[in-house]
Amino acid sequence: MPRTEEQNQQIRDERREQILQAALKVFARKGMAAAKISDIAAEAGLSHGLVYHYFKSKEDIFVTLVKKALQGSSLVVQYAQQQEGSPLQKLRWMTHMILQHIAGEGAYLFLIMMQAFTSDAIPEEVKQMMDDGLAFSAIKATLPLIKAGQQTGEILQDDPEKLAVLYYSLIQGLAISKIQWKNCPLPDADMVLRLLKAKG
Amino acid sequence: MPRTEEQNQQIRDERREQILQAALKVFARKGMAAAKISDIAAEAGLSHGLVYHYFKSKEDIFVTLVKKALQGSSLVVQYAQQQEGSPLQKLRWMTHMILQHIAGEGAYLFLIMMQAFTSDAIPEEVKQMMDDGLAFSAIKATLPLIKAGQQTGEILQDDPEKLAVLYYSLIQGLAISKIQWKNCPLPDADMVLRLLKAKG
DNA sequence: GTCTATAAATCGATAGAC
DNA sequence: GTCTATCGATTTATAGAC
Repeated sequence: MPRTEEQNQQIRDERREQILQAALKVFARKGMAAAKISDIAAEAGLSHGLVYHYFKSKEDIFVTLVKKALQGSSLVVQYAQQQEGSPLQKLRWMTHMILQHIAGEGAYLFLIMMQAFTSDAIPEEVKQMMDDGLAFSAIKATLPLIKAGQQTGEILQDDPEKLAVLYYSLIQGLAISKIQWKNCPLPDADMVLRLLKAKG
Repeated sequence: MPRTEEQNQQIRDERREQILQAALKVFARKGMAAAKISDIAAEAGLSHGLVYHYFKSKEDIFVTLVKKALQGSSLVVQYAQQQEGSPLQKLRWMTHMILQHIAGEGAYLFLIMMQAFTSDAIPEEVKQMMDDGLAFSAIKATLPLIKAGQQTGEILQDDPEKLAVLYYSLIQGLAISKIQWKNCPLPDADMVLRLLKAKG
């Protein structure tokens, strides 16, 4: 007997997610350009033809993943700002969330974003998305927190932009380290925030 | 009248360096896989045929660059250990050197090394080189310094491996940030070392 | 919905003219 | 020493069978 439309829909959703999950790993490990559609298909355990049934192109898959990463990224910053407490406490909360993310599968998403940002091999549409939605939005959203923390004296008196770069560089570097080394020991939030905290 | 052998040799050296310089930029911006030999040729201002006259393959160029990066990297660590002063002073000297490097064209070399480490798209031969020669050697060379610093009380009492990861993550992240943003403000050595220093 | 076979395009690498 | 023309292999993307 034939499948109902609902069952079909469920299968489609599953496959789509399955492909995205596989693509995330492959992209992170090989880079957008080196990743072959057949690699993704193999990782997902299905034929390469089927991948094209669910996504228009390799680029389409990549863009979908970047959007996903952007959403998560901007959400964390948003929540952090709504958190209770001093600027430093908000930063600590955010840092904790990010580190937790990196410890899991989230490190892959960081690498994807980095690739999208660093590499000329990435289409212009995606780069545009980055400028609007993400890392800049994230780093810019952190700036107010840093400045506020400086006013309360919790955070080091120094060029806020320099501090923000320092902070995000460390986060980015940790995500990369996590991927480079199998069981790389990750620090806790306070460890990271030593970079920003005023002596006290 | 014909060129002398010396003149020819000089031309060859120039071209080789010219190609390497161009390849460094292209690889760093596009990644090893996405970088086309024609991109490198264009950046160097000569035909793609000529590139193959000077290098056996694209991989050959990449390997040459990685070796160059490795040499520089291991030299810095070596010099740092020979430096006078306390462990922390040695670390400060090394950090200063690395930051200076990143501020210049050295950031590209960092990206190349990172690619060679992170990406499965890179041939096994190169990966082997990494394990022997480099980042591990660098991070392992830093461990003794950190441990010594802990004994003198200059450095935070915590898992030395965790501290080493923290340190190199930040360095790596800064190199990336430097490439991502045109005029990204870089910190000084003491800023970076706040991560490791004991409260004082 | 899923697979295999195939078309079309791209790019690394070589050969040969100048 | 340098360039242009070309081969061969790989890969994206599609068409059609089941």
